[in-house]
Amino acid sequence: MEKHYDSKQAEAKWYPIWEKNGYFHQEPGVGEPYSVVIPPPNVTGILHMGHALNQTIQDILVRWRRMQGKNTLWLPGTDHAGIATQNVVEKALRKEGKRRQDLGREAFVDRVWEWKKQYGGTIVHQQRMLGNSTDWQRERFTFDEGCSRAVAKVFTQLYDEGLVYKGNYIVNWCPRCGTALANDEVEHEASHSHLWYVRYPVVGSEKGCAGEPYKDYVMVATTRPETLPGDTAVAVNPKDERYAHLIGKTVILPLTGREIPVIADDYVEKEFGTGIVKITPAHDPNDFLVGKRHNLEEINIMNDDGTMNNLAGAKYEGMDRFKCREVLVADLEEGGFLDHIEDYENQVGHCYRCHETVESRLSKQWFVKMKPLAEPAIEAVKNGSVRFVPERWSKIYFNWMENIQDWCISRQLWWGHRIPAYYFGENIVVAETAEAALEKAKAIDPNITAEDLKQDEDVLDTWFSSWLWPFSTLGWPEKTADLAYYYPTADLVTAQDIIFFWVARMMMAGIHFMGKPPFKNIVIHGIVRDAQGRKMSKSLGNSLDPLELIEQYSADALRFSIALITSLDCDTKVNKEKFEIGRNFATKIWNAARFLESKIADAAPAITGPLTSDEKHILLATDKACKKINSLLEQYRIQDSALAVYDFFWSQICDWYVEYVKDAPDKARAVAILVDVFKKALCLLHPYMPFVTEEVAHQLGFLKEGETIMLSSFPLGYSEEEKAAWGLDEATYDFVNSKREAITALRALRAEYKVPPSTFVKVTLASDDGRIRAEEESLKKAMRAESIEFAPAGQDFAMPSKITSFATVYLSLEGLVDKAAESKRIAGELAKLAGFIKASEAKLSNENFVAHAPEAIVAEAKRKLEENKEKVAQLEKLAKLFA
RNA sequence: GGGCUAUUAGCUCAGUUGGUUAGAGCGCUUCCUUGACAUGGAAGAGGUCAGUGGUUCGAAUCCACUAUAGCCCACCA
Repeated sequence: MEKHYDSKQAEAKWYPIWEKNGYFHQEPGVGEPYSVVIPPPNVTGILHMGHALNQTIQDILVRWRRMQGKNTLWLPGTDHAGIATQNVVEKALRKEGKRRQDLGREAFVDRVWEWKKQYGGTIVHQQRMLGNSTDWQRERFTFDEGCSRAVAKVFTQLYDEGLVYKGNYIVNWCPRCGTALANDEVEHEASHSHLWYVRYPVVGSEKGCAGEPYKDYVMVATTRPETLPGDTAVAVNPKDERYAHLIGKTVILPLTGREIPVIADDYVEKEFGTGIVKITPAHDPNDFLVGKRHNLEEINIMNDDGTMNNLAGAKYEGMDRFKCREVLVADLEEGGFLDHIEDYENQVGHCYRCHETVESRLSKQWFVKMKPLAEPAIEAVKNGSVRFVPERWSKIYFNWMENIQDWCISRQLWWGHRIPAYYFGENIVVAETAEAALEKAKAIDPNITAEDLKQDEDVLDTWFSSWLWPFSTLGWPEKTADLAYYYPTADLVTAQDIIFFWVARMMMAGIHFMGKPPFKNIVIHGIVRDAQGRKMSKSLGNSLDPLELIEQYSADALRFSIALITSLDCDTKVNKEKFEIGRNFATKIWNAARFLESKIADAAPAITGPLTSDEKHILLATDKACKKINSLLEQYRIQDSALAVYDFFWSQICDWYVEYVKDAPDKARAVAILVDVFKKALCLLHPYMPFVTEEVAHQLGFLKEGETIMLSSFPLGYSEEEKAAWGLDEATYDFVNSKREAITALRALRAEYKVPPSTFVKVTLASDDGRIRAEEESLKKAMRAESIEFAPAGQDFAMPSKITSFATVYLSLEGLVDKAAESKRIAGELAKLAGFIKASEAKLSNENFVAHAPEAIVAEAKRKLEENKEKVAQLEKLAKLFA
């Protein structure tokens, strides 16, 4: 093996082999299925730390399950991401000086497809760099033919069931671009504005004197006086005692003379303005909702280009909205309705493209009725057939599902699944295909031809295809073998921020269309943040680029570090240094393998004969590690499992057993054991660090060409027969741990008394455990002892000592020691011990403690107390020596 | 405003149903390079577990309040 591990070479070599040999692919049918669908990244996306985290967790689970022998499918794919993708292509067009309208719909959509062919593979390529074991033969796209068929079928079915309907909705509208904007396309900016205080006379009130023309009025504060002609109510808070008497009364809308009601709604803030709000349902999203609740008329007073229409009143018709504001305010003042004006700073939405002030506009949109879909989805989590991990996320899920609103699914875009609704005259037909629509239309009017049918111009929300992902990707609506075998999927791994958008909706779609929830476990992990705790984002420039990290530290390093620092319970702060852990670990594995390589020729063909305690210990430690790691992964405790495998490899194998092998009494057997343990360790490590484990397994000759560690079985530990044959038992395991304590104690003594490791020392061990004498040779080596004296426990020697749970270790000092410094140190130790002793004596004299605490706890406390007392005795003796 | 969460060593975080003298990694201090590995080894310093009160024989752990921070949703006419 080379002295240095070349991660790049290994990664470049193994991934294509895995993919080409079809190790990521399995056919449905045989064995127990384990399937996962990837949260599809946007096709426009590039790999960021969030993906790296999300996909590392999935790949660990998937590789582990595959090694367990499950029939495993991890299905990859991308999302067509309506707005994002359309924007990217429009931006490119703008560089050519064109708008999408110049191309026309069909040509534009062709152009986007072209873009997708050329650039859409970026993230898919980058995912391979991570080592994802996704089945690329089954890669899908939310806008491919099959997924599109599923979308059309779902829309049609929901329409037929009465769960899809068309209704009014407020959208963000850019009057200059003439298009609707999604919420994230609206940029909010603070702007200097005013609050206009306007008097709305109560019906029946009389004219007063000058300056206060009506005696009885309500005062309304508004930032949008020009929308006044569209008001259909005035609202107060139901708990607002000041205005309780007004509720149910009628007021006169200034300038129009129209009478509108005073209503009560929680939406109104008592403290803001006057506590009275004008309600303009057609021109404000909140007012729209209030209007829905109170059945108010929606009066649209504006044209699409931002000018006023005839409903605004003859005088204002045709006027630009801002011009209208000036004129209308002047008219209010003239009519005595304007009380006063205050300066006010508010957030105003602007079009992200042309920076025009965005208008809220009433429009017809398609909706899905969510309540009937939500109920069974709530039930599925309540009754435990679907489980959130960690469990607390179910609270958030319930909170949203129980207050669910209808879902507006139409979008005024060109890139996306066009709504399969067709219009002719006053009629609407909804069908999966244009042909089917024509059939349905002919049933209504036999003379209808294809040309008479006009398809809806809008497309569906991107999530309308994503919510079908777990079954549309498996072939639905066809009855495929994949669908029958791999649905429902096992685990869904995703971040908390799309529980509503995606997870909840998949639950509803899966139950509604497949009759079963789409997955059994929903694993929610945190979000990756930077060192300051900020969300990583392009605009902040604080993102770590996973590809750069792979370049610098290797994919294995990235994966392992992510696994180690990832907590399912909270967000993860990362900085570059964290990835050194993974890099160093890969190096450690490589170097340990090199050591083994140099000894492997000495290995005995089998592990036979009476094993030493150290050999028994490593075999049992391996057994324990296998069981622990399996169990932790079963519980989705990725971080703990990574720590366990790290600790097992580094502390158990490298720090202790490899050192033991160097001086083992029966080298052939010791190496044979190391080989066996190493094989298991590589398998345990493989889900976390696929490349280095594959490379090492081949370098060491554990696998032949054409074989892969990917398909080795994940170790479960040793069988009872093996354990019996080797004489593995807990007592020996504990004994070796105790022995190590003694070795550590001796090292500490050396450090304290500044005895260099190269110096051979005289050691005395006081213990009543007979097994210790049998270990003399190995102890001498481990302690670098010139000689070891054995003495019964409790015997005192005037030498520096450390007490362990198993023996008292004495170090004979032949050199000189700084007596004053030692006296001081001992005094410090004694003070500390006195505190412990006092505390534990108090505890043990407490009858309640002795009565209630478990026996083992009490016994341990007693033992500890005795030990501390003994330590004090030793130290006092030593203090005299140094006095 | 509604919902949720966090606060433990200088830093990032563990701490599984309440129970030994609260742990890990990084960083820091001291020592150690003739071969598996200095991307290493050995030893060590460092915490009144945010605060206050309560439940309990016993609280980092359970409850209440306070302070601070963060997330999601809704956002002020």
